[in-house]
Amino acid sequence: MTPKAHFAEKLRLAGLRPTRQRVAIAALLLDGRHRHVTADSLTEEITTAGLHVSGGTVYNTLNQFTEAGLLRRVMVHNDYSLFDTNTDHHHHFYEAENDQLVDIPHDDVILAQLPAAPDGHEIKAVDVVIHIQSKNS
Amino acid sequence: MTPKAHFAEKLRLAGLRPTRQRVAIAALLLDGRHRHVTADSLTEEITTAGLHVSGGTVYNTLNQFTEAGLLRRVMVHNDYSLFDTNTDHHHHFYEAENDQLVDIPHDDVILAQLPAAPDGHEIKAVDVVIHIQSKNS
DNA sequence: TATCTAGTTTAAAATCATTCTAAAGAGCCT
DNA sequence: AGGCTCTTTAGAATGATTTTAAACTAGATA
Repeated sequence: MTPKAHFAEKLRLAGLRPTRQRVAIAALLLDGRHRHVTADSLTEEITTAGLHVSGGTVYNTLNQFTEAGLLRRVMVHNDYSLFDTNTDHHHHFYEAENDQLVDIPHDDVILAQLPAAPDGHEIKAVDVVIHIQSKNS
Repeated sequence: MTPKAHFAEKLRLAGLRPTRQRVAIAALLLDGRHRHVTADSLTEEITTAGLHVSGGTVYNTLNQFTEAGLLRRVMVHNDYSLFDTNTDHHHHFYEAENDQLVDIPHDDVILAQLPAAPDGHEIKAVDVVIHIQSKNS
């Protein structure tokens, strides 16, 4: 199976029509490498790959991939959206000084007790963000 | 001590010059009631109180109060900033459907194990956000 | 109390990420 | 190939937030 067909299939399984643009972005983001991207950094990658995808489509695609569970949105600040190519359950260190985000392996955080969800609700996800700062500041 | 003097003193202790606007906002936000506000909802409150504070100042004040530790910024989405008048260590339930934020008492979450901060760094805060959804959705 | 100065507030303009729009293009089913 | 719907596109629009430059004020000093 060609790489292109591989990603097209992945998109179909996720319920997304495999357009040229979505396949190209999937090839960049969904190859198994774990990293954090923004609309901006992704656009740069696309350009570096010698391709072009309009700004609106970059945003749409990131949102659709997230909706489909192919990406995960990470919430650490309100400046712009961050997406994680690692959709496994894991947590994050965040250093505001340098806007630096670092993954924490799932097992390094043990939540020994959680409250019950409010009536009529269920827990969808638990996000732990550990804010850090350099020691001499 | 008049309430005004009380809040002026509180601001001085936080290193903020007690201007008319800051005292007015402090009186609204720092009275001990725990709640979540946005720039918009605060502006509404100010108007309801028969006062006027310019938009820029509302934003500046929320940022300065947060910087001074009088408020806490809560990160659950990227649409606009949310501030918590409860600065004690506690966590949150967040229901995206209705953009609803609910406090979780500190003791209801037990973090039995945390990873060490990366070299040269120290932990400043640990935020736990439990994303919930209504059961029939 | 009058004066001074640095820090604040103001309304309006600017910024910037993100979304929307309407027209052109492309999967995909028959 | 034809057709229908979903996508993409460039550019305009949106909306929260920040910036600007001028007017104002808290607080210190004389």
